[in-house]
Amino acid sequence: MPVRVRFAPSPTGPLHIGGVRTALYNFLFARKHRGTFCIRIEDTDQNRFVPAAEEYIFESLSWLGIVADEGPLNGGPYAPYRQSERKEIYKDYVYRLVESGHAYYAFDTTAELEDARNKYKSSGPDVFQYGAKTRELMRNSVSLPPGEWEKLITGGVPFVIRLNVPADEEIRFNDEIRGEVTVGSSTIDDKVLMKSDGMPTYHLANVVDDHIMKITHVIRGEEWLPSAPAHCLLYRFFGWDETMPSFAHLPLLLKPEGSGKLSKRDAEKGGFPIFPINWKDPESGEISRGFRESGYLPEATVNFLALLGWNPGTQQEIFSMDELVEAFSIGKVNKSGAKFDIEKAKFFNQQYIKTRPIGTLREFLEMRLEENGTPYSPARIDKVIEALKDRVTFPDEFYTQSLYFFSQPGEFDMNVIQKKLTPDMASILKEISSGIRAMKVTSASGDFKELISAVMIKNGLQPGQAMQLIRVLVTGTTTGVDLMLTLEILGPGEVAERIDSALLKLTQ
RNA sequence: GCUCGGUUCGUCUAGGGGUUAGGACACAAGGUUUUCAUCCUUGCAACAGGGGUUCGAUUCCCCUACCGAGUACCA
Repeated sequence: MPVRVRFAPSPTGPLHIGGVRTALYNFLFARKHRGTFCIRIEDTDQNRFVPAAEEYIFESLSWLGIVADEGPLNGGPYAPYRQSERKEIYKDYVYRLVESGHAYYAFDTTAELEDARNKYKSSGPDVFQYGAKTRELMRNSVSLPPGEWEKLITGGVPFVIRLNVPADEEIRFNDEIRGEVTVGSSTIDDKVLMKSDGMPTYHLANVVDDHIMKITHVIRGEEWLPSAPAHCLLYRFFGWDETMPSFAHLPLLLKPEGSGKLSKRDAEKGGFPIFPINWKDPESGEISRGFRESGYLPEATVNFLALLGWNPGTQQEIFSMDELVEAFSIGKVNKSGAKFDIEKAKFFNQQYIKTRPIGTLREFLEMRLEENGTPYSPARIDKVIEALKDRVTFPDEFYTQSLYFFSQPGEFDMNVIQKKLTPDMASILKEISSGIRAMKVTSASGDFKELISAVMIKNGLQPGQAMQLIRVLVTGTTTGVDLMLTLEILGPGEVAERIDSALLKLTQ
């Protein structure tokens, strides 16, 4: 049977990075088994629906290279892929359950349910559960005589449809990650399957759609593990035992410090992103930063996420998407939650910047230079990127660390100037600069080194003594790209001029 | 509370009845680079606790502790 998996997000806000990982694992699994990866939008909650969220999901996934074979964007044999557009389908199925006695009507109001819960809370250690033990006490088509509840329905009283969970039996299912899980049915409540607005709940819609769409493997977050037995029950009641998908419940992403699951607050506190791309809250206008806008490359983000909860069992850590597909196996996914550590993400980013072709990095620098109206020659861009490639973690540093390549320094490290720029040194530096001025335009770093050394030795000094000073005169700072390489990139004319003008400024 | 999961260096993890418990990030030291970064070397550092089973347990079993999730007309 061909493998078919789905990623089923709810458009209730920005897609959390944990959700992105779920999507990624589904995608990898599908590719690995030459199967099909579907995206299904689970928008059955009209109260929490956020219009911009769906577009956000697709933009995020496409940035990362996670593309769906079937979904709302490109359609597919089981369209529509938005649950809100499939409303009638679920109705049809849920009434089959009502007819077979596996589901029933319930008329309890929100207030009545609240009362029931409060009563239980105050009277003992038990928590109210709508189920085999309490069903008879509530207002529903099990407790009420047929004539009575039928009248309620024809009279237009709002109702929900609940799953009729058997009183006492063991439900067993196999989880690809956790092994066999056994749960007593008495601990499962009579879940609402269809809400009073006629929309299905997750449980119904999910099972029905997974069946219709011939999903073979359900790979989803651990938060679904407790309700998986109820889903099993649903498959059985529908008579779909034979084709029930296998389950794989993924471990959660945890806070970097302390305990609990990763939240937006952690991101704000720690100054790191937990959303794939920027998200602007439509109500407050508040912007949550994304990995993309924070300077993480998509391949680094994917690599980082893939290894958060999964490991191929080898020592390899750097994986392209194709390599991930090749190595991925659902059985190697960890059981326990992984703390989110942004330092590792930075490491991957650094690695990928290092190995990226220059042409794919160019735009990062050009964009920033243009933004700031800094004039530049295209030829210099590539040299600067080449020089900085091994030393940056984020693409933005191509700009922040290369300012002196595009404009003369306005300030100088005065510590060095005061300590080292003696009148004697000043005149030696003048000698050096006029030597440099006479050099060929195409001089290489070695030529600069040779010239500087020659002048220094001629004056009875170690060449090393001039290096830091020249660096400060030319770039303003004491750190940066290899000095000789810096001089080569700037070229003799500009170097000489910078030294002269700096000397003029600093020796008055 | 109850149900279901989980627990190897600070973090991500490999391993699995007999190992010097391996790698990576981070951190530290040294080397290279006449600077900075890269790079290289080295160091630091872990089987939650208690009972079993066994010649032998970090590994298998049980209990405890701790952590997480769920316990909605949310997904």
